[in-house]
Amino acid sequence: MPRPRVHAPDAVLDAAEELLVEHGRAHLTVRALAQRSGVSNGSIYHSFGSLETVVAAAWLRRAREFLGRQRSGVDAALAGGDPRRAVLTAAEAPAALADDDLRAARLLVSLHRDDVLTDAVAPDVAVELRALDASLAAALRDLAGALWDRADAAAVDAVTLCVVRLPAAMLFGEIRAGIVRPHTRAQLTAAVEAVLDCGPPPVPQH
Amino acid sequence: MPRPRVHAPDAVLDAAEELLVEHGRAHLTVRALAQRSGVSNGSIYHSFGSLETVVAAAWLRRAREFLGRQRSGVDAALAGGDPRRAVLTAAEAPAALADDDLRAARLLVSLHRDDVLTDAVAPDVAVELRALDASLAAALRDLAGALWDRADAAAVDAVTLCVVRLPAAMLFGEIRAGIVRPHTRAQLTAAVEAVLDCGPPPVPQH
DNA sequence: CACGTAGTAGAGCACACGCTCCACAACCGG
DNA sequence: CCGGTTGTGGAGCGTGTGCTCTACTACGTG
Repeated sequence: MPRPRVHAPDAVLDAAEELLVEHGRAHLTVRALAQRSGVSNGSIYHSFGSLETVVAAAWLRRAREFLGRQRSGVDAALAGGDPRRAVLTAAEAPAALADDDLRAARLLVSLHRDDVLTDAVAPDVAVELRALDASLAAALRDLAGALWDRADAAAVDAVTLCVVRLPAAMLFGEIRAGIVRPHTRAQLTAAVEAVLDCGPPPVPQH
Repeated sequence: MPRPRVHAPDAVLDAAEELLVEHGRAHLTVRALAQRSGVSNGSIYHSFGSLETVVAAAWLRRAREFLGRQRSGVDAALAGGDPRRAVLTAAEAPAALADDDLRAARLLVSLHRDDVLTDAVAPDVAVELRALDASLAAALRDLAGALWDRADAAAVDAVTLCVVRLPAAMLFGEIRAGIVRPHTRAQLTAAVEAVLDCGPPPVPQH
């Protein structure tokens, strides 16, 4: 009945990804996106509704891929009864992703989660973003529980440090540059182990 | 001879600082700056020449303060012949700054160095920024030399990790929130020690 | 009391942006 | 072959931006 699509929506996401990696979110404009993707302004808005939604969808596509991989490695280690190994696996996941799919890793490195979910993203994409948030939060709670039998905010924060903030600090620059040195992975492992050896933060008073 | 200033340039920098901390660089506009500082658009441009210059000058003011403090602590430790202590001191410097001058710490946390030196900053401020860069680079080389008798790029990078990237990952969020927990400092110390224990990266082939 | 100098004020220019709007194209059931 | 539905294209609107421009003000000097 209707006119068939002549552009795949993924073409827009691919172009957005390239522009984000090359020039950053601040320089991603509708006009640049239309030119790079070959899809007209009108079509972009017809299928996405706003530029923020394009960005969110591009990020979501890669973040899902990443969290899926990470989760499977973590679950395997947890099933093996080795929570420390699970944390180390999770921490190295960005480097593993960079080995297998550098484009995906580059995108995730060039865009922070907090800049993605704005008021202008379409409701359906926003819902999926929040679902991904929740799934990550659950994974972090699982790790904290397995390590220390605690899942309070402070314990989850310590796990987040190991699994999110330390890898970001140590790997993101090299992923951006396109190569992760083995020595950097060793440093990351050492740092994560050291933080785990510190133990969880003191239990908040109650 | 001329008309005397009725506004101190520092008033503009103060207002810029507040707006940067509260809303981030993306929301700092000339109009908001004029309103908050009470200085007119024309006067701002008369004394700074561009908005980027205001941002750069505000950042420079605080960065100098920070690097001065950091440097003195590091030099003391180096003079005492304890390079590891020097690195730990440098790594904890942002936390120390937050204790003494939370405003300064907040500004440095809200603005990355790489976003500061753009084409639009006035030449004199740009020169001072580059001088600060050079002084930081020299300090990092000194630390690498004292630790490992090496100052090649890879060794300097390892020191940078300890002194810049790890503290950023671990402290910046809490500085933004206004309080650095003791446990976080302990985690930072442990992580830095672990990275130092990894030793320098293998010498690049030559 | 002019005059030169340097600071102040704010109206408004030029531009880039996200987004809207609408004429049109491609398809299918009748 | 028509009408309904959905996708496409791009001109252009409204807005917010950094910055310019110019009239004006306050001072020291001759």
